[in-house]
Amino acid sequence: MTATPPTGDQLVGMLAALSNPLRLRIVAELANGRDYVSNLARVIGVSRPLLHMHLQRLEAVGLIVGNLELSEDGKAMKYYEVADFDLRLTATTLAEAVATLTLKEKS
Amino acid sequence: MTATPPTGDQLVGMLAALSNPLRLRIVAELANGRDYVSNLARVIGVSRPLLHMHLQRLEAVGLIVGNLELSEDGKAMKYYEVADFDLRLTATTLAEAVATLTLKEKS
DNA sequence: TTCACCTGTCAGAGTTTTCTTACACCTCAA
DNA sequence: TTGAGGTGTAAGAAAACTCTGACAGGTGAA
Repeated sequence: MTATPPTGDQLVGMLAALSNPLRLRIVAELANGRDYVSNLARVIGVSRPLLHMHLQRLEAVGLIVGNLELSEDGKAMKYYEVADFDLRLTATTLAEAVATLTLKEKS
Repeated sequence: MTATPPTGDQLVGMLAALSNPLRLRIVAELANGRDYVSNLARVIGVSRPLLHMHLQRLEAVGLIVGNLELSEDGKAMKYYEVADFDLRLTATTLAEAVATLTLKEKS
């Protein structure tokens, strides 16, 4: 059970963020423990700019959390870790979320 | 708990299918009971071809099930209903799914 | 100074999604 | 025969997403 169920819009965002193999891999990798961008890019085997983009997307919807720290040797390291989320997807669950949907009215 | 947890690929497909406001609305609507395409299009307020595309997408990943029937007055009616799914999304859950990921090796 | 790390961003190409419009087919009833 | 109501599909535009490559800035150590 999610502490506080996400709104329809939030849910759509989270699902969109998770509906990509690479991003799913990122979350899975971070589930083993926090890591910083460059290393994560090496581990997963992706270019750093690409990883950067996906991390932003995941963070934007609150699935992961980033933290810029300074290592002992003075380098800026951005560490990411998974937020603890727990989503339950059921026809009923989704119907409740849809009730709070704002998206889709074309601007 | 999902009866049998979907593979990574299946999960990605389902999440992609659910990460769209309109498709989420379709599932929510079908949660109230089965309905046929043309009527569903009217209820939701979308063109029939568009709805048709989204229904296909949802059915392709097994979230809904379609059934072509003949009404008493001889018309072919395609009824859709929600499949009963129950997905749990957690960092751990996702990590397990990722272990079975096939996608992403570019053809 | 140069090298090896770390961070970030931007421009552009290529692909996929989304949506509209138009078409084709079927049956029954007027 | 025409109209209403059901089915499906194809073509093309518009928008979003994915990814590469190049660039800029920071620190510490050789």
